[in-house]
Amino acid sequence: MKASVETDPQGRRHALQACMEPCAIERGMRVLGGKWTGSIIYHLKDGPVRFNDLSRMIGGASKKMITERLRQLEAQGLISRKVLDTSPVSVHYEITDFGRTALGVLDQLKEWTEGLPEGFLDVDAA
Amino acid sequence: MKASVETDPQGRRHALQACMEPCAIERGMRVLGGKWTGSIIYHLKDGPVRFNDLSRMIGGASKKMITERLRQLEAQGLISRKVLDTSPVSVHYEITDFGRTALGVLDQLKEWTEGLPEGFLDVDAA
DNA sequence: AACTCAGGTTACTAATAACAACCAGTATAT
DNA sequence: ATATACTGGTTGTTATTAGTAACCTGAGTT
Repeated sequence: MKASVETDPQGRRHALQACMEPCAIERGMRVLGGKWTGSIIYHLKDGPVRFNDLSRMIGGASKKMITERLRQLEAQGLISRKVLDTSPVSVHYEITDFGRTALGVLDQLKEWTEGLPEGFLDVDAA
Repeated sequence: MKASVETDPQGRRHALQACMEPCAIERGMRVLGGKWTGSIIYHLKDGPVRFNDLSRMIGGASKKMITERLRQLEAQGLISRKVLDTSPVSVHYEITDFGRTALGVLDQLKEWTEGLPEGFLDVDAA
């Protein structure tokens, strides 16, 4: 992230170290920043949660979104999916050790957000 | 974030403390998680940067995206825009004190991302 | 029979992000 | 004098993503 811009002897401006492949911040956001992604990981931090329970906890997201995010997170190895042999079957999602490494970022984001001024960006309705 | 799900005497499951209005993680992501938003803030941390230079530094984003994000961040008070009386006019963007409060989160995100396994989520091309 | 629960899918629409091309105006290079 | 690069954007159009509500199979309860 040493990106800078310099002017050459002819007066043309060039970027040095431009972030052509999206830089760290951007790549990180693509993992954790998807809508509901952070919330899902965060809700799994205290132990495994079942699909419909997760869906109930994250009131604003539809089952479709939850499914998509869970599949993505599973593919990336941040969470794991386990089908339990109950009747009817239940499926639970658990954060992996790798997934836990992301909790620091999320915790800090949460703290920052909670310190925001009252009514900062009041999303109209949920 | 004490969301939990309980089963009542009749066996029906209810969510307690569901995050109906998007919870902190989600609200925070809506401020910092927009595409390129984090990168822009991060690139301003060492001092004011001019529009086209910013655009050069963040190679993957189009001017349109840069403009949109800058406007949004300005409206939220995270950055400020100043038109300089040069010829031709130049415009520079600077992070505000408020904006600086977000750098902690971004720093940690950057560190986390940099610790990711090689080739984790190789975005095809930029 | 009529519900609820489980864990999702399907079909469709709205919002975002994407690029490439363009614009007015100024300054420098050929 | 003409062509080019610079300034900071805007316009038009097309992918990609997010969004909802309705629906599905199968098991258990009332």
